[in-house]
Parts: sequence; structure tokens; C-alpha cells
Amino acid sequence: MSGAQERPLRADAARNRARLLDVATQVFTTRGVGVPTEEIARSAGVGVGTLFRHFPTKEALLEAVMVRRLEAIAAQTARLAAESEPAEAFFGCFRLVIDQSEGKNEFAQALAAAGVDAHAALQESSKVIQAQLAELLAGAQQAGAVRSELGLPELIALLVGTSTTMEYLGADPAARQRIFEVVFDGLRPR
Amino acid sequence: MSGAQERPLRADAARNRARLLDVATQVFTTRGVGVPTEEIARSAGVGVGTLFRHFPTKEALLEAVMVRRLEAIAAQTARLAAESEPAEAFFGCFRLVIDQSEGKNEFAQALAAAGVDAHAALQESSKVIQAQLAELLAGAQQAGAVRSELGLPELIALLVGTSTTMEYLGADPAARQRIFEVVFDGLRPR
DNA sequence: GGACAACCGGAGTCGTCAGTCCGTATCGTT
DNA sequence: AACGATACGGACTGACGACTCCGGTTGTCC
Repeated sequence: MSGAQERPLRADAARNRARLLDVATQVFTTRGVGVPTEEIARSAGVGVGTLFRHFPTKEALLEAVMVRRLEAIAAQTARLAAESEPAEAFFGCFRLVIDQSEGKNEFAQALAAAGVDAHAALQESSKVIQAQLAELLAGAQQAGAVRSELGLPELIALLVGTSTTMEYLGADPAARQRIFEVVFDGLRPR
Repeated sequence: MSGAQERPLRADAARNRARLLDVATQVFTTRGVGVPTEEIARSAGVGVGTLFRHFPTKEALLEAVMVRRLEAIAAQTARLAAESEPAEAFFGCFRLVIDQSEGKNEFAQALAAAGVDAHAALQESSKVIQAQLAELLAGAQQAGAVRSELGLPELIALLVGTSTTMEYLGADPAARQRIFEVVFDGLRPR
């Protein structure tokens, strides 16, 4: 698709880039996207100049973090989907996406608020996951485990919404389990 | 609880205040809470000075808008609850809250991000609605229409989450209906 | 081990936005 | 109609945050 890697980064540059990405993931997730770039740079032990050399824009940093998480989810989803029955795979992946998406909604919003068209890389990763989800959905529906009238848009909206539900609920595992039961039972055919 | 009205506002002041509230509701809902105060003032046909005299802080304006919407929801909920069977009332109010809460999540987040403790008025209105919801939930559970293991926190989280689901889904009424069916079926006992 | 490119740090720039201040206009009352 | 109280408008201020720029440092290759 696009030109692959430019040229290998110098060792220190690669190290800094990775640290920046780690710290940004952590900070954005726990404290929101409003955190100043300077603070992220400091936490990573670099100057702001370094941050902006690697990610020309705060938005670009946000996007890089998102892409990384989406790719991780896609990989786990693929693994899970390969080694289970359709129904089991579907519900397992649903859970997985929810559990992995802590704080991700806010990211998505922040990105969307800044014009989505520019984010080619993100859309790429999104499409991968969406394709996986479409397949899982179709499989589960053929196996009679999910209502047949639901489409991919509804599934995605439900994933986003359930993720929000969980964020509001906090960490209580019993309550989370009850929510999953409500949603999963609702997804099954009447 | 607190001292009621201070002293009747002058006619022009009351008018401006009302216009400000209307415009702010509209603008915050459709374009998010990031819109500059100056623009809200201009749209309402007043200067920023006037805006800040009525609402000493942007946050205070946000809060006033929220309180107003919450009160409207509470009133409609009360009406609906009074004239229906428990189960019907519960599901009707669930729908109502979702339909009325367009864009409200973002408000809540913005307020929360700025320290929640100061927002006494908001918490007041919240409590009213929460009490209504608790009663509706208990009624529906006694009527056997809702799983008995669910508590108020789960219900509230589910409301917030479903509201998010709907926002992602857009306006398609058929799809919205399908989501309601999923969630409502999930809420019913096995 | 030296030389050059690649990379770093962080003080400084620029724009934006919440909130203030005060001279002016409007309301309401006698 | 005239006067005091109340409210208005919008230029101005201060804080903050994204991004730039360049003198100095570090890695890498011969």
C-alpha cells in the first residue's frame, strides 16, 4: 500500500519513540486526552522537541496509540476466532474487545472531533477489525446463536455502548458479569 | 433547601438569561462542549460580559443546562410512571431517558473532568431521577419483568451505555428499535 | 578515534479562550 | 420626566498549551 519503513532509526531514537508511545498510552487511558504534551514528554524522559519530531502533531500521537491498540485487539481476536466454535468465538471476542477498550472511546471521539478523513492508518486498522467482526457475526448467526436481524453497524454500536457501560460501572467483576449476561442474552434469538 | 429566588430579575435580564440557556443547550448538544463561550454569547445576541454575569463560569453554564434537561426528564418520567403498569412504565422510561439524552454524555464527562463535588444542584437533580429509577426497577422486578439480580448501578450504567450506542448508530429508527429489543430482552429474566 | 549525520532538549513563539472591568444604555419607580 | 439601580457590551488580560528552532549531544561507520 504505502512505502514501508523509511530507514532504520538510530538506537536512541527508537528507544525514545517506544517509550513515548508507552507513556502516551498509559496517560491518555488513565487521565484522558486533555493531558498536555509536555507532561507526556517529561514522563517519557524526553523533551517536547523529541516528541514532536516523532509525532508531528498531538493528534498524530493519539492516532499512533489507537492504531497500536487496535492492532493488538485484532491479533487477539484472530487467535480467539481460530480456535473456537462460531458462537463461542463471537461472544469471546465481544468480551475481549470490551475488556481491551478501556478509555478508548474518548480517544475515538477526540480523533473524530478533529476531522476523520486524515486518519488513513486508523481506518485501515479499523477495517481489519470490522472485517473480523463481520465474519464472527455471520458465523454466530448461522449457528443460531445470535439474532439474524442484526447487522454489523448495530454490533459495533453495541460494542461501543457496552464499553461505555463498563466504564461507568467501574471494576466490580460481579456487576460486569451481570452486564455481559444482559447483553449476551439480548443478542441471542428469541 | 437553599434560599429560593433572590429578587426578581429585570425584564431584559430574564430574557437574556433564558436565551442564553436555550442557545447553550442547542450548541453544546450539536457541536460539543468545546465551543467558545464568546460564540454562545454572540448567538444569543448578548456580549460575553452578560453571559458571565448570569453564569460565573463556563462550567456553571454547562451545569445549568444539565440541570434543566435532567428536570425535564424527571418530570416526563414521573408522568409516565404514574399512568402505566410497572413493567410498561419501566421500559417506557428507559426509552424516554435514552431518547432525551442525546449528547448528554459528553456534558457529564466534561463536568466530571472538572471536579464533581462542587455541583450540588446537579447532584440534587440526579438524585431525583435515581430515586425514580430505583422505584421503577423495583416495581418491574416484583412484576417479574426484569431480572432480579440487577441493581441500580447496573441500570444506570446500562442507560448511559445504551445512550452511547444510540449516538453511534445515528438516526435510523429501525436500527434503534433493534437495539432496544436486544437490551430489553436482555433485561428480562431468563 | 575522528568525523559527520542523526538526534536531543527546552526556551521561546503564537494563537486561543475563560474570565474581568468599566463606561454606557436600559429599566422601573416616583 | 427624571433619577437611581440594574444590566449591558466588548476591549482587555492572563494562563495555558501546541508547536518551532537551533546550539549542543550522541550514535555509527570508516
